[in-house]
Amino acid sequence: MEWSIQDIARSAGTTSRTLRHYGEIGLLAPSRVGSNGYRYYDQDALVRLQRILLLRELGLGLPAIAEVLAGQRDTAAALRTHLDLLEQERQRITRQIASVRTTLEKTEGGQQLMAEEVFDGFDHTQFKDEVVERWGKDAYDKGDQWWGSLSDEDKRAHQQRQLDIAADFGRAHQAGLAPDSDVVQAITQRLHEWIGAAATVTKPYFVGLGEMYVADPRFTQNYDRHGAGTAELVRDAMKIYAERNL
Amino acid sequence: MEWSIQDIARSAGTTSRTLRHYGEIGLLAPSRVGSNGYRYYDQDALVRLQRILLLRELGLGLPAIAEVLAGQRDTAAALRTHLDLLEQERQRITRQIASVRTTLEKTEGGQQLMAEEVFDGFDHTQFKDEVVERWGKDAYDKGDQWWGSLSDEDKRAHQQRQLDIAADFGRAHQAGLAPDSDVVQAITQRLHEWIGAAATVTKPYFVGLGEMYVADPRFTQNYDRHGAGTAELVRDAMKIYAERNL
DNA sequence: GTAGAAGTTGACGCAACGTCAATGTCAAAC
DNA sequence: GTTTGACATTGACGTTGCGTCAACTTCTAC
Repeated sequence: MEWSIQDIARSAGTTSRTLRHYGEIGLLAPSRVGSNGYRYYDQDALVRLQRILLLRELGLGLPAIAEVLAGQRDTAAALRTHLDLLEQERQRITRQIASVRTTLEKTEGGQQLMAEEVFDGFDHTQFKDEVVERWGKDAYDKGDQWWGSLSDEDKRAHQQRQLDIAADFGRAHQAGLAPDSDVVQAITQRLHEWIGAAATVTKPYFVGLGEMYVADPRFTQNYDRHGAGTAELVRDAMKIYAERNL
Repeated sequence: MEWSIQDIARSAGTTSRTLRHYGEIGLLAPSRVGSNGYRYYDQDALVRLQRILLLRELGLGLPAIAEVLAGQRDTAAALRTHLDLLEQERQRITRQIASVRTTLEKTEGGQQLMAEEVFDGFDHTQFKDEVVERWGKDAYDKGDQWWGSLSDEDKRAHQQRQLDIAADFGRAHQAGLAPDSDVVQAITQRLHEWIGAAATVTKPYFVGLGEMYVADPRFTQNYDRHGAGTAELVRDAMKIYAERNL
């Protein structure tokens, strides 16, 4: 018993294009090819095709399916691996859904959808979790309120000040200045004032923030774009500043 | 204030390649291009980039983002549409996970992973409960025995007949034929004969089976993969057929 | 002056086919 | 014997969002 390409395509619920594709990639060859170039598939090919489609519906990739069918890989093992992937994927989407919901609430609350930058040139809402965890919800809310109270102009200016400070740290680092040098400590004071606009700065807060500048790449790059190692200079300078002044 | 491509890439947490891509597709043009071909981006471009990346992290496609940023589309509306998509996607993956789990259990139970299809293109042991409940244990045992008595060849042939019948129903539905049309009734007769091979077909049995085709998604999809609404056509056709012939 | 970092423009690759385009075959109808 | 229409073939591009060379030019710092 032998069928034409359309026949098996229809009976297996797929398309002739798909069969040709499987032929091309060596996943399912026709059992016979006529002198006219027509492909014909027999019983065995049909069975194989059905197994392929079954696995594909489970979401396996064609290369993975090929391995399983070639017996190079245990079906159960492949499925378990795949299951992990699927669960990760679901996790990701679940998180995305949560994010979209949050964003929707924001925009519907009349907020402009803009990357609001505070603290260090980033949308501070992005750091909500970290901030709340380290310094409590009050600290976050206070900073958030303060930020919201600024005009767009003020926001921009504030953000620009941070950029300038970062650039100055970069130049100091480039010049090889020490964290306890007067120049660096002067820049650090400006940083202190800048942060003080948004939050009450305590000693552990300031020191912790400095450590975060090094530990969290989102902050690190903010300084290190002015030269690798700048963030570390800033952290050390902040620690010294805190010891001396806070 | 102006930055090079690497500068904004780093500060926004993306790559220069991405920025060039956005330039190519017209999503974000550099604010200035030097005579040497270098791209430079200003404050406004940075803000725009940040909004783009924000939306992208929520999973929106670049064209959708372009519409939103162009003001052609309301952000909230776009997000709501997107939310629906995400939820569908999560549904799909959840179903896939369930399927993979089922398949895993089967293969670990030592069963051969093959599409054993009977009754309606499915592994009939999967429907044991329903069959026993509706038509009694005898009916199930009889069908099961009959099925077991077939050679693999015969099983295949029987299964193939069902697939052909389903495909024909699909084409009839696509053609807009009525359930009481001669063509559809002829297909239904073939279905009757096909079922008759396994079980004694009575009027309520036939009608009930038709209803199950619509009520149980495992059956429904078997027909509806040939076009949404096919299962309903089959049910109606079976009812009419039963009234006239059983 | 020269090295090395950073910039540029192509162009391919990925996953799994969908979708033309241009053309050849086959069975049935005229 | 020919025409027609359905079905077949082999390319080859399009899809999504960049990653990743490759080959070359430009800037920056010593």
